[in-house]
Amino acid sequence: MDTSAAPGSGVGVAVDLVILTLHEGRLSVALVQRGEEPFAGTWALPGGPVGEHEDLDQSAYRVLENEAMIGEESVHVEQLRTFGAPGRDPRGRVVSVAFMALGADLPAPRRGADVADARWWAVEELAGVELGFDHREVLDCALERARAKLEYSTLAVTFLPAEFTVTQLRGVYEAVWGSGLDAGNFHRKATRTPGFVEELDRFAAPTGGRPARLYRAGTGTTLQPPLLRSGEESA
Amino acid sequence: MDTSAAPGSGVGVAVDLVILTLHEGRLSVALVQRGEEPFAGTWALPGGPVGEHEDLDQSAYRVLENEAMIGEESVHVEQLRTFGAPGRDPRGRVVSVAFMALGADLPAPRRGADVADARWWAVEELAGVELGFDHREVLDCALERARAKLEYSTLAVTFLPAEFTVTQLRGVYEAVWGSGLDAGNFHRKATRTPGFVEELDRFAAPTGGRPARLYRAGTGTTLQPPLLRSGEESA
DNA sequence: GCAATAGTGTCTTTAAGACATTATCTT
DNA sequence: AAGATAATGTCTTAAAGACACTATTGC
Repeated sequence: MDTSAAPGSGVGVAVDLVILTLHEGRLSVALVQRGEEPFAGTWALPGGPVGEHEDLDQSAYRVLENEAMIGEESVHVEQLRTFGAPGRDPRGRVVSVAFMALGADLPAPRRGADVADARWWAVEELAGVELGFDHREVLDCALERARAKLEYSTLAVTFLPAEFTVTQLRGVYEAVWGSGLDAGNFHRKATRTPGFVEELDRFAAPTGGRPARLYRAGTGTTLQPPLLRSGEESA
Repeated sequence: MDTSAAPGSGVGVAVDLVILTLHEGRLSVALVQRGEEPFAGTWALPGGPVGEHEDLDQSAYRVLENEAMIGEESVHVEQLRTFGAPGRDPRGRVVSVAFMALGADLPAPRRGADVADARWWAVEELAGVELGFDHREVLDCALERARAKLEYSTLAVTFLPAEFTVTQLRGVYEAVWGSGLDAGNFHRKATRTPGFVEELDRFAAPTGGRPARLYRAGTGTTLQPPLLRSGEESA
């Protein structure tokens, strides 16, 4: 019922962003190295407090621009989940709304205030690394969401520039899922699913083989039927 | 990065619950009629502030027990999304974490403090009704989630008692989706999808026809391949 | 020519949708 | 027997997976 939610109870509200892109062909996440306690020296997700008169989405976009880098361009932003375990921030009670942002080969994250470093981490090489706060869980939540959404949505195109080839699109799936897909079957699925991609009359510069036709994102948002992951092993 | 999230900024954190059940065969949501301003007299979702030392899930379960009714029994609770538009609560800044709860024919919601009334509303008959706060949007979000999840998960069984018939299970789908499904094809799908239901050796009391075999929930959580909604019109 | 990459075609298998049919109960 | 409800079977069609094949480039 939303009854007077304990105003002044000292609960802080923040956003944390899992910014994913394809960097050098690999699924990568933007992390910042903390310059101050707690977790000084460890890597964590970019984030920050929600402003007094900001909606949550606005906070996410602001962090995306300031704390990290980019304008809204063609970045897809969606809310993931909210994390609020009492002990998740040693400084006090902070409830954090996690967002996922997907974009085509984004610029390198920049170092903001009280940040020692900031860079792309390939998700693979992050396997053993410990992250600050509960950000490992947040990251896993985002990866699961992204992997699932590629199945039934056209979201993969947000990882690519405005014009792309089918092979590039397949590369997105392979990078995010970490598995190989049959080139022929994928081509059929991508080009024959209404609303997924739109054929252009131009071709990419050939790279030692037959030049690939260029496509742009279609108007559809869902893949019906979905494109299921069950392919072969990673090449 | 979760930097000191403006402590003492006066942001309140609350939970709101969309509690769904099958009541008299119809998909229904528990609403409370507000007894005080703002929105006195209008219907809204049950909810309340997050306690100082509570995790968000705990708050949701507490509201489920106190403000509404039930023990945890076999209720499925999952986080939906967080709503934090600056003006959503006229009393001040309140960020609300919305949850969805699904359960088998739950008891009637009880009236808590500062609540004029509390009861089940069939989702259908709620079409024109205005709800308090942004709870219409929250409800729609939950319905969309529930409808989508029935496609690819075994969640439908949480609307049923421990033992049920295939016809009852089909009834869940028809009530949630608002459309009719072919009885024969549904039976095949339900019984032949591994992990969905487990056959028992007992039968339901016949109701003027061949007695229906009883099943219980299987151990699986996902339906592979999914059960897509595209059936006929509502009977 | 050969290697490399892009794209198409074919065959098999899985599973959905549209039914018809059989089974088992109540009255 | 008639009617009701449950369950199975059959046929057609859609679409995935495996993989062979053709097309178009650079060298």
